[in-house]
Amino acid sequence: MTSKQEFIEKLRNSSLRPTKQRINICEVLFNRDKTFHFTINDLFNLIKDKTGEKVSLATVYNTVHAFHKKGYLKEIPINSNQTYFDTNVTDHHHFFDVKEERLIDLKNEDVGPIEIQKSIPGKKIKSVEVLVKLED
Amino acid sequence: MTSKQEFIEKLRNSSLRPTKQRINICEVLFNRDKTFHFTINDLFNLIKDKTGEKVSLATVYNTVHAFHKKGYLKEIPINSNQTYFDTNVTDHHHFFDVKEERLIDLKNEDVGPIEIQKSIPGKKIKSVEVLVKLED
DNA sequence: AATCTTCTTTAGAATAATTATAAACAACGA
DNA sequence: TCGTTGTTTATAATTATTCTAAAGAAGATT
Ligand SMILES: [Mn+2]
Ligand SMILES: [Mn+2]
Ligand SMILES: [Zn+2]
Ligand SMILES: [Zn+2]
Repeated sequence: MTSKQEFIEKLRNSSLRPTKQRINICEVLFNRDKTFHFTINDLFNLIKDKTGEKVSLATVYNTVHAFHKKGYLKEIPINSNQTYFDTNVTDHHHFFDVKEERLIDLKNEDVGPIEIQKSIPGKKIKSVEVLVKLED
Repeated sequence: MTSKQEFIEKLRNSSLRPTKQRINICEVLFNRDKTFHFTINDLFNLIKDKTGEKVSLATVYNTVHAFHKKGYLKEIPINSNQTYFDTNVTDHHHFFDVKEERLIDLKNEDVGPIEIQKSIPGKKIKSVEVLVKLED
């Protein structure tokens, strides 16, 4: 149970003003036991459900991108009509259940280390992500 | 240099009528030395450039999806506003140069075998893709 | 070859996710 | 409290993709 005060401090330390909307979004995103995966629309609905207060869709987009830029959210590469985000910002991989449109974390030990033996001059590796698509 | 006649046969064998448009698209996609990566819009422009004939955008979408369904094209999972396709339909992985928005093939030996040690009841693995994002 | 059926192409409309706009509002610092 | 700056919001704009339905082309049947 993270307290509202902690979110306020964390927002301030990130040069983000602690508005009611952002605090509510923090509650939904970070005040939970396990990390989770979501789309903007998932989050938009969760905010209403969990806090009783409505936040505009534009603000949800703005805030998610602000948090993403600060490194508090991770974007997951899938081919989907919607972008998926993850509150687990550590390096890790995913199952994607195509039918249920659901992401599932893979622990690094479930995949093993991935050594990329090729390099491109002038470029460096930013991330290495494994996506395992699941079907029935 | 694949001949037009080969495309016609391949289309017929796939229960796809060999129309002028589809043959042109085949020329652009498959009559080349190396496999390549493209978006619908890339392809749309390439058709005009390479064949001199215009194919409607709707047909490009239709044909790409038809070829994808037949297994002649692969869809690459990236977070991008556009969907990327690949004429290399073998199992392989990618670099993605975020700045230049460019996909580069990784040979399987550049990545090594990936063993997924976790399974989800009732689901089986459809694909395993590694995406390595590059930055400057 | 003429006819019929089915598939394909096409322009344009519709959809849907995301981003931009700009006015009202709220947080902050002085 | 006041002025400044950052934020929220409704709404419009943008953009990739899909849908629609009419016209056209391919293949099959005579
Ligand atoms: Mn995850
Ligand atoms: Mn490739
Ligand atoms: Zn983002
Ligand atoms: Zn497809």
